[in-house]
Amino acid sequence: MNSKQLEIFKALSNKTRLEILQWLKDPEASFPAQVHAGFEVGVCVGEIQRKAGLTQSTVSEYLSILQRAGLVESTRVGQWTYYKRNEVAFEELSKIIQSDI
Amino acid sequence: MNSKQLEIFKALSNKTRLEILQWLKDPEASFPAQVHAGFEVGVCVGEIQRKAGLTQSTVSEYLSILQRAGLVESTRVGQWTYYKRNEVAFEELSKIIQSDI
DNA sequence: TAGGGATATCGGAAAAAGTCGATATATATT
DNA sequence: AATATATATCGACTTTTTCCGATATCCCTA
Repeated sequence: MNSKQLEIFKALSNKTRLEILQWLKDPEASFPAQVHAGFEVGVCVGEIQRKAGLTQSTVSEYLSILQRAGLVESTRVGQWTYYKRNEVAFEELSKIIQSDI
Repeated sequence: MNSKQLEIFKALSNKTRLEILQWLKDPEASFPAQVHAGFEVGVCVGEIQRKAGLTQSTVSEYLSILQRAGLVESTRVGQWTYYKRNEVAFEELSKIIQSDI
């Protein structure tokens, strides 16, 4: 049994994490403009945290769950960590559901 | 809003439930021949339970979780309940991942 | 209509996930 | 070097999920 798939579905089994993924689909529409970097690199943890309305530690943890599942990737720029979607992972997941699951 | 999606991902967040879905993809290959009905109607709870190696109550519960998520459907025939995959749900899920998530 | 087999439901113990506040670490600025 | 800011990690507590045994329900046949 494929434990990677299981990890992906667990990562998707949370309302806030699903919301974060949707926000990251269109950062311009979902977040205020970023001063220190464009949205190409992603959105910084602080902005995601403000929008989610949960504590910093919880959102940081959620982002690393999404990252371990391969659904997002992060880039450190200075003191900020920017997270963005890994679209390839979603395409693969879509195919997995059509063939594997 | 996306609570149906959440329910689906929760249903998929369990090793045994994922296995059951895969067994149901090819019942002929996964289960012994059924005496009281062909595999078109699905596979009865008892066979799934034996293969899963968990208790009857747990497997019954798992099947109803999958059913509430819309991933399987059941047919009662006499004293048996047969479960089969709802392939439409998987096609829809695949599309949801391409567009919604 | 009684008994037996298949499935569903209930109640609970243990494990996992959710969530927080406190603290550690990394980086930037002065 | 000291301080400030952003993020990550830790420890604890609460909620949810997992999985079981016991029991109820449904349906068949004698």
